[in-house]
Amino acid sequence: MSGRQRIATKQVKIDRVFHALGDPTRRAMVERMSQGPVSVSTLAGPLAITLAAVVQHLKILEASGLVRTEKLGRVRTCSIEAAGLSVAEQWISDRRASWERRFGRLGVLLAEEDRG
Amino acid sequence: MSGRQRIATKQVKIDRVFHALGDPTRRAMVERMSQGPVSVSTLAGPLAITLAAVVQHLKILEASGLVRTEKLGRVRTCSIEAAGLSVAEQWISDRRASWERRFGRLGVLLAEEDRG
DNA sequence: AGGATAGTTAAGCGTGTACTAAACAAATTA
DNA sequence: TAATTTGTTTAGTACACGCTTAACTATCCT
Repeated sequence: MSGRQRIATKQVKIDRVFHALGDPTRRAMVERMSQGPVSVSTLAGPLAITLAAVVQHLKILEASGLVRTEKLGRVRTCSIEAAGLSVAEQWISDRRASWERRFGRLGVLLAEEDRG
Repeated sequence: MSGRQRIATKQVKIDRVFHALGDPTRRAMVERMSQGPVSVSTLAGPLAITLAAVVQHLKILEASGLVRTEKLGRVRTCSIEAAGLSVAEQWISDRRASWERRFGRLGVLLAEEDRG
């Protein structure tokens, strides 16, 4: 017995999103795309890996919902899907909220002390 | 020849942060911790994996800077390091800013059209 | 002291991941 | 039509990852 664990099985998407962002090459691709739509080979340009590898990363990014692509003629244009980043951003900000709510109560106590 | 690729080699931390958050078990641990400090075994409680596995995840979370731990007597207490989440949050919001700056220009044009 | 509790470390196992090379398909250009 | 450009698919490889078991250490309790 071995392999990945499943946990709750509700949020399939958030799992893919964070996993996709966990790779430096994919983050570099997202960074490039956030400056505007690009073709696959333009994306591959600075990346020091084969086009095939880029295409594979692209599939993962698309499956996660972080990226949208469209093919016209022989060139595929890749762009950011804003909603994808939001999923990750939301998760983080939820944790922070939860954290700060607790910390906030302590903060009040410290402030009281401060004022004497 | 194979294996991971290195890219820019500046941001060592952000790589660890996103990688750490890419695992559902580790996110579950972070969620638990964001509600307050916990011991290792409390953390392990609902997780359906061995304590040993939890300790391994914990090391990754600590190395990423997302989590801080302290041992007192025989119990190790684990809590969130707010700055860790900020690193991820910042990266995302930077991408979004870059994205929205572009999209904003288009947005203006659309708004103009809208007003006739 | 003896036993229980809390955590740690190391070795090993199966799967997933990131990559490559190579062969392919389909538009575009000469 | 032939060559080029742009992308896609498949098979294979090496290493990373998540997990377990087992043996161990250290603290706390009786």
